[in-house]
Amino acid sequence: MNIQESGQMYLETILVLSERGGNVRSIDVVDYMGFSKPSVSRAIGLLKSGGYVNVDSDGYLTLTEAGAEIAHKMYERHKLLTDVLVKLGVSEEVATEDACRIEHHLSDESFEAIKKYAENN
Amino acid sequence: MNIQESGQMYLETILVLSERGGNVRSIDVVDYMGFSKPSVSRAIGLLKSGGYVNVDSDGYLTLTEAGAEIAHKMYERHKLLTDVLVKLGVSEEVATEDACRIEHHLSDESFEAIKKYAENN
DNA sequence: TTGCCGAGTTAGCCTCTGCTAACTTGTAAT
DNA sequence: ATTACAAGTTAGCAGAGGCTAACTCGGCAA
Repeated sequence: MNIQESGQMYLETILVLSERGGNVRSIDVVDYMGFSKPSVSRAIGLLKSGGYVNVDSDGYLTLTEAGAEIAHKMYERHKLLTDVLVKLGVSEEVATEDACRIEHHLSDESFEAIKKYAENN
Repeated sequence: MNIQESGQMYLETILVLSERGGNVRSIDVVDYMGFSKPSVSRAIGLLKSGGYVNVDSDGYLTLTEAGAEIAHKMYERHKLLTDVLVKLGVSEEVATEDACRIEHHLSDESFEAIKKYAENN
């Protein structure tokens, strides 16, 4: 199973919600992302069968090692890109939105270069 | 008709090919983008009916005003983003690839901020 | 004239990822 | 015990945007 952009978003969302504290269920993902329950249900099912998410008997979601790796990578990108854009003068809101879309389309090489830039500014 | 990312890519390609000199046909777009003839044929048809591209009786493609506006916007983004990434230490090839994907996902606000940064560096 | 080749189109398939409608199931309140 | 609601699933649709197979059509060479 190949993780697409949407899969990355779901994983990142699960990470963010779990860092907010408490257990994460599909319905929390629904509320956070604004997608319908069936859309989330299917996406979680795919991520589960791909080995990126575990769903326990109470419906609580946890990231597997593979899932967490992707989620953290995306989350790091999200935060850093938002930061950089804000430092360049972009509003918080727009910076977050743009970071959210761009984070999936950046090569490691470019991201590392941007990160290095951010560290020196 | 709403222009999607793929539509922006086609328009930008037509612009690039026409700047290379000579007339542009669908087959040139096929060769440049690497998609199949039917895929390009349909895409051009959609852009035509959306008023972004004109196709003359010989099959030569030209951008309408609306099409040219989008194409130039994307092309400007492409060049500037590539430039910025290269200046940050990314290889030409990767910078071009990343710019190509990111250019469609950036708000005007963020792009202008990046542009301003580029002008002072 | 015949035959081929290049350009383009048509028909139809596939995947991804959203959606609604409607169902199941478990828990909590009356 | 019944009712009601919240969470999740199933079935099936839509649209974007790739693809192949197979067709049309015009021009050029033998």
